[in-house]
Amino acid sequence: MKTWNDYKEHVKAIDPAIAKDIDEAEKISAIVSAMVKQRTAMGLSQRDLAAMCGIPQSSVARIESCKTTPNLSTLLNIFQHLGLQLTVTSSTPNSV
Amino acid sequence: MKTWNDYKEHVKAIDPAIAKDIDEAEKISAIVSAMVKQRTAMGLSQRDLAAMCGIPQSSVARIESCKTTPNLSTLLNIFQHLGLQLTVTSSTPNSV
DNA sequence: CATTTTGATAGCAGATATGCTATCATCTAT
DNA sequence: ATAGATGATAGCATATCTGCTATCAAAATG
Repeated sequence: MKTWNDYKEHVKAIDPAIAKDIDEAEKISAIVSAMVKQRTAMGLSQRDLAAMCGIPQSSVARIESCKTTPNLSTLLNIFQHLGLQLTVTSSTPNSV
Repeated sequence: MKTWNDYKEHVKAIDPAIAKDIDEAEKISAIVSAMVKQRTAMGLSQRDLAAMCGIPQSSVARIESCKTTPNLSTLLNIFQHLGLQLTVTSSTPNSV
């Protein structure tokens, strides 16, 4: 049986343009996943977190379910209240 | 003579709501600064980078000069071509 | 079973970012 | 001096996110 990864690699091999989209979607997904994980770990509902951030629950839900890709400002607001941090890392080692 | 930091701390002490805005602006500024630093380190002009990312130079300029706060998607696109990575870190140590 | 909580979703209006094109001042190099 | 490169900025149309409000199904709780 083929896994999702098999399918994914297949598609990426066929169309590099789509590969780029998939890569980006995966990065966003990873960030959002960390966000959801932290929220639940803190025992917060979407409504709880939303109230803390001063935004509606629908906004949190849309981001968590990947219906929209958040603005950096919105993401930082949420991260702030989750005790999460966004860090810039260099992929290329030793860039001095 | 008062430094900018003195002024900043002063304002933040007076109005916590503004303090939040300042904190966010500083985070965005830090991310953007890292981005500009990497671009120049790679010897790329805004036009070069923009072409690589498939976006207009004006978009790069607007983000670098903080005229707009980028969408996470736009930021990841640029980071991708700069060899930069966005990492989620926990501010609270040992969250297991 | 009844109630509450939770996450997803809808519609709408307003705000903001984006793409595209073009211009401008400044700097650099020939 | 002249031409080219660079970053900032403008206007416009479009796309997208966001806030607000409300509803719904499913799950949890009593």
